[in-house]
Formats: sequence, structure tokens, C-alpha cells
Amino acid sequence: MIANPDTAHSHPAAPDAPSARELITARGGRVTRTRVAVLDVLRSAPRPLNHDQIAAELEAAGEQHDRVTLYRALDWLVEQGIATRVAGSDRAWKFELVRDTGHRHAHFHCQRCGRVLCLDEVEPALAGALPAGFRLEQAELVLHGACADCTAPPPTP
Amino acid sequence: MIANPDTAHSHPAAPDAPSARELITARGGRVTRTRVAVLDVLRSAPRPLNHDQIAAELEAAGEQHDRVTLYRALDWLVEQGIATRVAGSDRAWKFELVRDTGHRHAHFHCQRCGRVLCLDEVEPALAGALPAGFRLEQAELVLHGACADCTAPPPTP
DNA sequence: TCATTTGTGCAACATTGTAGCATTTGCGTG
DNA sequence: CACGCAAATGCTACAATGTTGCACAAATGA
Ligand SMILES: [Mn+2]
Ligand SMILES: [Mn+2]
Ligand SMILES: [Zn+2]
Ligand SMILES: [Zn+2]
Repeated sequence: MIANPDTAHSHPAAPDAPSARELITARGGRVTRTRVAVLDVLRSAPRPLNHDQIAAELEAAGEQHDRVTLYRALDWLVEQGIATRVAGSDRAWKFELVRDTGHRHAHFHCQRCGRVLCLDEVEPALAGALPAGFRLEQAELVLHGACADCTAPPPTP
Repeated sequence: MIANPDTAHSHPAAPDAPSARELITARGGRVTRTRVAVLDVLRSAPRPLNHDQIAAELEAAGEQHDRVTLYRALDWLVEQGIATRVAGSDRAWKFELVRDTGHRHAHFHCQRCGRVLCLDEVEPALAGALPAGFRLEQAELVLHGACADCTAPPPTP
């Protein structure tokens, strides 16, 4: 059996995790339909999602959201440190919730199927130091290659 | 004195480095005006450049090149392993020549001035292993923060 | 409920890159 | 050198992903 990457490596929101409403009000933001909806999607997403994927999830749930409003909700989440952007190979940013603050992890980008997934065990390590005068604020490590699904042999016919 | 990042960390083409023409013909490509021009720009570029910056260099040198042809020349260089793409924070890819094959290095992205520069001493190191079945093909480490110029105090008035 | 200020929805625009296709050009061959 | 053909080019459209401006709606505190 081939592992299903949609569930194999998911990050279900912990039962004690703050609700969407809590996350928003804690930052003095207004609790709006779109923000709550986006947060709910991200909280149960198994991997970083781009704007389109989020919109698709919302439509699947029967919710209609303006494209620009989605962008702005996502921008706000990032500004507030609730979510982070992850660069993919296409031009579209992917978004994921910030889990334990300070927990840094790398991402794997499958060049076959295009998915990006979190490598919670792999930490961006720096072998070497920054030149003098440089201030590091964030390290981003993306590994490119083929995921387990895409290296697996085709199913026997 | 403040280090000038345009020269402080440049990668001048070594005197024995292959010429643009050599690089192209070695891959069975045709030596065209645009390919040579792009290669010459990249060979003397102090840092990864995006499409626009390359076009600007060319215009400064009095050369006019079609936008699409530039994209295609860059694509070809990447396909051939002569250049690589570096992701920036804007949507535009940056390009740099591949130096010693096998030499991997990280990049620093200054969130103040937007420049991306090569950190030849910093190697993308993996603390942790990939899950079974995953094949790694390339590691990309980008450090985000403020460069020496942008952390330096403003000049005394 | 009311006032204030934040966020939304829409239309228009910007940037970055691709696709199709007729035309030109590099370059191996005679 | 002249030919011929594949490889590149130069358009013009188009696609994808965001962003901006602004009138309107809705969340929140009083
Ligand atoms: Mn992640
Ligand atoms: Mn570099
Ligand atoms: Zn895959
Ligand atoms: Zn800077």
C-alpha cells in the first residue's frame, strides 16, 4: 500500500489549540467570515496550501469568498504571525499555520507532483556563519526531489 | 566605510573560465546574440539577477533584446545546467551561473533592500533525514534578514 | 442603537511568465 | 561560398498571481 501523502503527514489541530476566533481577537483583529474560514482550512490542512487550494476547500464547503478578500485575509494572518508563507516552485505562495513558535522546519517540494510538505524532523542548519553586520531573521530550507508516492513503482496491472 | 555589496561579494569570471561561446557550443547550442549577451551579463554579475535586471544591464550596454527571447535564453541556460534559478521574495526568479559543479551554497535575502546575495561559505546542511522513499535532488537554503548595508547606522550628517 | 473604524467586494491594473506561429538565422554540407 | 534545414527569434495573445483604489458593509465598543 502506498502512503497517502494527504493524511500520512498531517497536522491536525491539537484539541487544546486556540480557536480561529481566539487567534484573531488575541491580535485585536475583527472576527470576520473569511478570516475564520481561512483559519479553519489552514488548521486542518495536512500541508501548506496556496490561495487557490484554499479557495477550493472553501467552495467545497459551500462557501463563497472574494478572491481579493482571501488574499487580504492571508496577508493579515502572516503579518500577525499566525501563518507563514512558503515558497513553491510555481509563483503561488503557500500558507501554513505557525505551530509552536520557534519551531523551525524544512519543507520538501516534490518536483513530480508539485506538492509541498512539512519535514518536521529536518531543521534548517547553518554550516558556516553569516558575514559580519548581517542579521538573520529567518532561515528557509526547501528540499527538492521526488516524494515517496512519485518514486514508488506504478501499481501492478 | 560601508562595504559596497555590489562589489564586496562579487564573482568575477576567472580568467580561465570558459567563454560564453564555449559554454554554448559545448552543449550543442547555437551561438546567438541573446545567449552570448545574457551569459556575459551573468558572468560578471556580483549576485543573482532577475529577468528585469538582466534586461536593464543589456539596455545600459546599448543592446535591445526581446523580452520573450530573454526568458527563453534563460530557460535554456538552466536546462543545460549552465545557470540556476534562485527564488526571491518577489515573484521573479533570479539567475546565476553555476560555478564549480557540485558546489552548493546558500543565499541571503535582505528584507530591507531586497537584494539576494550568495553565501559561498554557508552550505545547506540537513540536520535530520528524509522520510523513506523520498529522493533528494537539490537543497535550497535561503536566509532572510538584513544585510550589512541595511543594518549599518545612517551616515553622520 | 449609534458611531467609528475595520474589513469587504468589485473593477481595473501590474507583474511575471507562456503559447502559437510566421520569419530569420546559425551552421553543417556540398 | 551558397544551400537547406533545424533551431531561435520576435511578435501578439494569453494565463496566473497579486495589488490598488474606492464605495459600501459589518464588527465592535460606547
Ligand atoms: Mn511546514
Ligand atoms: Mn549564488
Ligand atoms: Zn510527488
Ligand atoms: Zn539590504
